[in-house]
Amino acid sequence: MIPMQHDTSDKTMTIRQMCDAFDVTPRTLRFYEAKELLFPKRDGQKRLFSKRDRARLKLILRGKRFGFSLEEIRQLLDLYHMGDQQQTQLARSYEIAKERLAAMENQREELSDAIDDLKHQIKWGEKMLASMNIDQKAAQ
Amino acid sequence: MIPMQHDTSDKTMTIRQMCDAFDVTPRTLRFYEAKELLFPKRDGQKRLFSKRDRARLKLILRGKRFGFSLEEIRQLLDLYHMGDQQQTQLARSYEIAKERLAAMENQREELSDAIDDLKHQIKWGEKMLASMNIDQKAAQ
DNA sequence: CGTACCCCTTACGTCAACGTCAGCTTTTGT
DNA sequence: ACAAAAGCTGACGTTGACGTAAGGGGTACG
Repeated sequence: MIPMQHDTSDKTMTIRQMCDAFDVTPRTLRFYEAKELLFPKRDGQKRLFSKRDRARLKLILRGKRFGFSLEEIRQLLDLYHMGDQQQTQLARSYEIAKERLAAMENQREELSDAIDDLKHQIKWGEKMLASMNIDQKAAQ
Repeated sequence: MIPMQHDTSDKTMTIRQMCDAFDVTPRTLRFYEAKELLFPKRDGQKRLFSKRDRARLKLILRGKRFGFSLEEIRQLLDLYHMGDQQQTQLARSYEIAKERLAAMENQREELSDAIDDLKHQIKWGEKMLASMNIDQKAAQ
């Protein structure tokens, strides 16, 4: 096992290498650049993704797992970047995160309710099927 | 309290009554009709929603809570409607429901993971904020 | 020299589930 | 009788996150 340090290395990566490394399409990376989430350097026209871009992409994908929209992620990334200057902003992103957490827990709650509900329905369906089988047998 | 039996009564309802009763917009009901989820009768041009339509709408809204798409809901409604004839189909809808349940539980699982992850990040943010406040105080 | 890839930009298409608007008829209220 | 309210039918707009296709340049290989 060669230690994989693709996103630790300082070398830049081509778009294809990025796609392979992070399992995204070129379109996605260009899209993220258009939305100012990534800022790859250029070699002529070709995009070159730096270590920093890889770090940002990691955060983007994590953010998506959190359920943040790309716009929200962009704001959060800006805060990461500013880092030192305005911590007022970081406090705001902290608030955003907490709100998101609350929303997610809420969502999970609703989901759980729906799951219970569906389970109940499934039981009903089972009874239905059972009784229908009985009827069928009786009809034969 | 007068017993509310709006969706038990056999009387037909206008679109507005439906909207008030189920908290949806007229557009939504027309949309559902266009998608063949509802089949209101007509008095001239006006839609008249029967008890059956109300029952279906109830199921539609429930289906949405389950996370079914309208197309999936339409198929399930068809099965409810057939009811007696083909119980093979009901068995299939039963399978669909179980798959959906599995998907939902999966989704909840991911959501839970993301929640834990985010909680972790928030803690990190708290530490960050704390340390930055210290720095700030130290700088003053 | 061809051709096979990889890359680029621009720009239109997709999907779900409606929202919104225009323009018209019907019903209801004063 | 006249105006507001409620309904109707198109038909286009919206949102998010890309997919997809058209058209063109650059390079590496045989």
